[in-house]
Amino acid sequence: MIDHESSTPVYRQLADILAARIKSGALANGRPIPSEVQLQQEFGVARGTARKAVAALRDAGLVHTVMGKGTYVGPAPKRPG
Amino acid sequence: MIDHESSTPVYRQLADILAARIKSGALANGRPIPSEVQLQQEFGVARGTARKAVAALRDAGLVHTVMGKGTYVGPAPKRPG
DNA sequence: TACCATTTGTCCGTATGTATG
DNA sequence: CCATACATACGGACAAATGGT
Repeated sequence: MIDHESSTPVYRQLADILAARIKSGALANGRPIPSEVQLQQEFGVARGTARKAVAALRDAGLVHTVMGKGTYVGPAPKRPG
Repeated sequence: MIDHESSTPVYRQLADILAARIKSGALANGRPIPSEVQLQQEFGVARGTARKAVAALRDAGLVHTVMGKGTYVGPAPKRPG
């Protein structure tokens, strides 16, 4: 899980965990990843840290975010389908 | 259209679009503007967002609303008839 | 009278975006 | 990095008002 004593930032640890779940297929393409609130509960981090982890995944092109709905595995589709 | 990536809120973008249509005369005085359902279909926003845009126009004095009927360009007449 | 479709009004829950300390 | 607060947005459900059948 998360090691708060590690020199690796917590948000980076969480981003790596989620990236691994995506690569393994545990989080399938097109499916939503856990919400920020769920992440903060599951991993015991603040919401701001969960957001930063998700932002890292987004910058890496692994997920896309829709405000008011959630964050989904894969790139954003042009057509809402 | 609506830019969900913009820093300007969606409801504000929609309000500006409708205000421009009013100023240009595309939506003439006394005529109804599109219903909330039509707005959410045409612009791909939630009804709550469409409502907030219309409320902004109402606060600006550009339109007036009649429950059960619709929202019309211009101020509310004191006595309809 | 009773429906029925349309439209606005309200409330709820959930999720992301931003800002401050 | 945590905690809090508020803004913005989506989605659903139901109530109230209007006008027509």
